[in-house]
Amino acid sequence: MLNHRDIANLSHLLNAFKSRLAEAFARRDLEYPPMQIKVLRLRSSQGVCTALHVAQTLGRDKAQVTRPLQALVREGVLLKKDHPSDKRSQLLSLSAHGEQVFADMQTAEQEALAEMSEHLGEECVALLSAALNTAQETLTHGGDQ
Amino acid sequence: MLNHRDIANLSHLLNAFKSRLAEAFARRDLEYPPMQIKVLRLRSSQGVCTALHVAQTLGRDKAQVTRPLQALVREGVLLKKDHPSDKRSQLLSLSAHGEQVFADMQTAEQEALAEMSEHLGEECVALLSAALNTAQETLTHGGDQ
DNA sequence: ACATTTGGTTGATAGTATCAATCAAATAGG
DNA sequence: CCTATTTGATTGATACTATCAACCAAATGT
Repeated sequence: MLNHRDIANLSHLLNAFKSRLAEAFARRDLEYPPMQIKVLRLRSSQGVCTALHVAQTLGRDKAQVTRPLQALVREGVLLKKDHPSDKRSQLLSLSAHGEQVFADMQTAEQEALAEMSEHLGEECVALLSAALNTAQETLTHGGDQ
Repeated sequence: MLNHRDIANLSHLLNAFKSRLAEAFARRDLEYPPMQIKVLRLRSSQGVCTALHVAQTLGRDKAQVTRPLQALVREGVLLKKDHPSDKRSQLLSLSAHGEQVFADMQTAEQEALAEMSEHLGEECVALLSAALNTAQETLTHGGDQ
């Protein structure tokens, strides 16, 4: 059975990655709060996409998405265009500046991943990766019975 | 090398546990914010212990510990006693109520761990547990080079 | 046409993180 | 000793996050 220690290790590992990521971001002067980053990355990995779409994919409240989204628009990273067939809705797209920011973000992420991997060592990474994949599949496919 | 997917799996797994834990807490009417829980659990796992001690062990700002600590005292879960040899400092201890709360917390935690383990299956848990242990050891022993 | 649903925003409240400032007790050095 | 610095702890300010409810206008359904 899982024990408290496993969970502690899990969260420690995640924190280690997060702080490396934060450093990589700082090195590139990417000073966006975490939620803005998530929103931006999600938006970028999709084709067309609306606020609701972001909220659903992230599994969060709409209110929780609206605000970071507004900030990104204010900062000129994202643009809102009228939805062609629904006047309530807007399509989100990256501005030129946004494309640049996103590219930097990805580089930073790769950097952080590389650092972590190097630090952990190939073998350990392979173990982890496999275990996490199995777990993930069990969680999603297995459903909640 | 680690990839984004691994990290996503990692955080998904942690979230799955956290939400089960939250449910287990709710079932027992343990309505304490996360930080109070961490502080309380840490305090309980130690012998004598002061606010500073909690902060250092959790690796957080003192300010970040003082407030949840005050809340726990206000709620009658923790007691502050004068430190015998340093009048600036106070020792933290559990009230009778606190002992009960802590016991419930532990039961809830065991419940959540059991649920997760059942859901994941023995094999998967074993894989994960091993991989996480290796990773943890590498992270701590290996140092930061 | 009207009631309901849906995309999205807004407000309120609470928890969390971080940094700087404060304060009194403790200790260190002259 | 008596001041200067350090240390345990609190406070204030600010910003991000989470959550819930209310709200608005466009869209849909009957």
